[in-house]
Amino acid sequence: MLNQQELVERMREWAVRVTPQRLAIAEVVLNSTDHPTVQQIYERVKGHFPSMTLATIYSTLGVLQKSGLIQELPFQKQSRYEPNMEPHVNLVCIECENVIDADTDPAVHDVVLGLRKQIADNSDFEVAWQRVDFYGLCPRCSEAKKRGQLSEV
Amino acid sequence: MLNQQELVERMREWAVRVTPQRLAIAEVVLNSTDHPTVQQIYERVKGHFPSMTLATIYSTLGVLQKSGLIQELPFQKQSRYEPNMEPHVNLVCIECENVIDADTDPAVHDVVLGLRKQIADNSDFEVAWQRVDFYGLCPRCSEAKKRGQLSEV
DNA sequence: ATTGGTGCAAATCGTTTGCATTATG
DNA sequence: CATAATGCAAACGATTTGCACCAAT
Repeated sequence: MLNQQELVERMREWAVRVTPQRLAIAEVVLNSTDHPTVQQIYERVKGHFPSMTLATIYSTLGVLQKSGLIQELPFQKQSRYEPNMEPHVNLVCIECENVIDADTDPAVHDVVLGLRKQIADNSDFEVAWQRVDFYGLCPRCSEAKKRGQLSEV
Repeated sequence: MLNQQELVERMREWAVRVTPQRLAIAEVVLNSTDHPTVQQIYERVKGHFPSMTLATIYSTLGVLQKSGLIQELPFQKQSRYEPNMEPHVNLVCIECENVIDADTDPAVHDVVLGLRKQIADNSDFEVAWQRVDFYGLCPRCSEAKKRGQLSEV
């Protein structure tokens, strides 16, 4: 999505220092589509930085969030991180807990933007960003559940 | 919203036992509009049940959620509880952390329902419920911030 | 040379769990 | 009466914090 050059430029705007660790973490999150958890980010980065700890990852994610590059998505058990700041819909499977962006029909983007405008016009609330999650069963888990029912108990 | 009689009926459908504690907790959450935290629920209930503990509240909230009467809304620091299961938009102030339902223009309900239909028609994902949060500054905090700027550093 | 970042360990705190006692159906 | 719920205390685990050492500017 964002090449390393652009990334460095974006980082210089806000983070006082650009470190290789931060670059690696930013690259992993910004190029992900599965809304990784801190653990997952850790696993994807530790190949390059075996000494890196979770504290550094948490710290960097905080910086990325403040800079507006990513969004923390708190869930029941732990947070996930969203690199797609465009208005969109997340599909959250309540069975396997995977989170994906809803198939990006451009209309969805516009509908969410429209909702946002509607709020802006009808209240004094200043919207900065939004989170739209649809919870349910992904096709895979839905299937599994149906099959499971037949043999249950 | 729901009187005690109806509440008992709803509870009989799912919870094996209807206890006074559960009734009190359910009543507090279902009649709230401020998306209370567990602590807030605790404070609102302990007048009637001084011996009640957080464990009981967590347990009851779990039952209410499984029954489809409420929805847990995880946030960064702690969860809040949403008694409004109708499609709607929450306005979350990033300053004071208050959460309110967006002014209930009926159009908003329909737009969210429309989004939901759009997802249903274009994927095999089975949506069960949704969460739509808009983050930003409430009028009060927005004002405070503007005033604050003038005297800042 | 300064200042902020990383890595490590300890602390925090919301939430969960185990179990004895109590109350519902 | 049988069984599930409550209350209490301990356990858990994600996230945060403090600090010494190291690196970016």
